[in-house]
Amino acid sequence: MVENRRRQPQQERSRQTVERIVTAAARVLEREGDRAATTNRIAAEAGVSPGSLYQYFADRDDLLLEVTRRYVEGFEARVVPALRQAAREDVVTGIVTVVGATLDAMEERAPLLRALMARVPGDRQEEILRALRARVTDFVFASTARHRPELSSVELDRVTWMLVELAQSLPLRYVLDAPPIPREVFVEDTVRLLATHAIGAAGGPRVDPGAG
Amino acid sequence: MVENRRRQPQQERSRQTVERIVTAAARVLEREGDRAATTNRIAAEAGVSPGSLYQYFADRDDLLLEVTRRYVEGFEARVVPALRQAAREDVVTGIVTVVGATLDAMEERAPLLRALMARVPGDRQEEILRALRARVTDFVFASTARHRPELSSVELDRVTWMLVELAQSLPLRYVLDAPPIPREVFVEDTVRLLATHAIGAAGGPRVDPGAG
DNA sequence: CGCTAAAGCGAGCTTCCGCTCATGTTCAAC
DNA sequence: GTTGAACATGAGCGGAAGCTCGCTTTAGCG
Repeated sequence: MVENRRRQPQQERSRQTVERIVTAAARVLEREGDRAATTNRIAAEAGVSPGSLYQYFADRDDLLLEVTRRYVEGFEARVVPALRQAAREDVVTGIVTVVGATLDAMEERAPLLRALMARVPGDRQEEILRALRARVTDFVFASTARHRPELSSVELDRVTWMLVELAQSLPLRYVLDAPPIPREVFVEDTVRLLATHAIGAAGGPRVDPGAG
Repeated sequence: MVENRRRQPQQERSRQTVERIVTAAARVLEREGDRAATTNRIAAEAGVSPGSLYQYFADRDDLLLEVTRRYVEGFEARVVPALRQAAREDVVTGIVTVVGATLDAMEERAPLLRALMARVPGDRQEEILRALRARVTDFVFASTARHRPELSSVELDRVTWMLVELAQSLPLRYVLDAPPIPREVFVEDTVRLLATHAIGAAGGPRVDPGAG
């Protein structure tokens, strides 16, 4: 049981206070970074006293974890529908849908994404991101299994890992590094790479019999 | 003016002290993370007094920057020769060479790599990594230009960015996440993706005339 | 209104970290 | 040996960050 959180807000007033604190934390984090996001600084940004902050969050990490949770929530709200839609489309169109939604989700709150990526990740934070990835992986695995029934489950795992990796890493770096590449061109290239891997450009299984 | 406040070691004894401090910093960093790597902790690990640390490093950040510099140095010592060799090989073989060297370099000191990636990146640290990437990009650009003379310089930039991205991101995630994929299979898949992109699977230029 | 509990406050306590400096020790050159 | 520079020490300073707690204010309710 991890219900470390101090008090559950019961009145409308306190619910708004919690909102103010969480959004202030995100704002300070993305504007000034992890080091500057002290509890006193966040409280001041929220127009609230440090004491109020600790009425609702066990400690600083608990608050920043909540910020992460909300970011992930927003991300999924965009990407999961795209994954569902992609399941009804052909492979390439589906990949276009998912990559587009991923880019949208990342660009929507790029500064916060950057701040969260830069932050020292604790165990709890990594757990949240792993859970997100697991949920996305389930969708991709199911789609891949449908389109490539000839693959064994081990092979499906491998293909899926690479697809998820590509679909997350490339948009992430594109958003964070902002290379001078038009979005459409980037999407096109990314989709081609994903499609190549999804369809299995090299033909059937190509695992060497000799395992070292 | 930010003067180089650190003193240059002149005797053998002090050169060893600097070595002990830098390696101790790396050790503490990879074992216990950024927060735990306090200057006193590092000094203790090095078997040295805090004062000695500040004889040779301006401040904590300066020391951790030196750790980063050395990591990058070791990385380049493996990857740059591979890039040179790749320039003399055909496309696919060259990619195999580079991806293999990159994986070797990352796996060699994976714990330190993880720690450095997790650390809050300051401006100076990002500068070091940008410089590394720029140097790698030069090699890849030259090779790509040779193999695909039909591309304009803008197109070369785009292809090169994606190649460097793939060649860095995928091995990085492979090493850090340690998915249950045999190394050979991962290399094979990664090489195929890179080769596909390098050769230009989709054919000629495909840039829309309308620029938005 | 009067009462209770929730909500809010903020000065300041505790802890710990980066860093210093007065002092002692080793080394190299004479 | 003596001397001065380089090297090393470590107790402790200054300050900041996380967090507390006694107190006040507000909302809900009969």
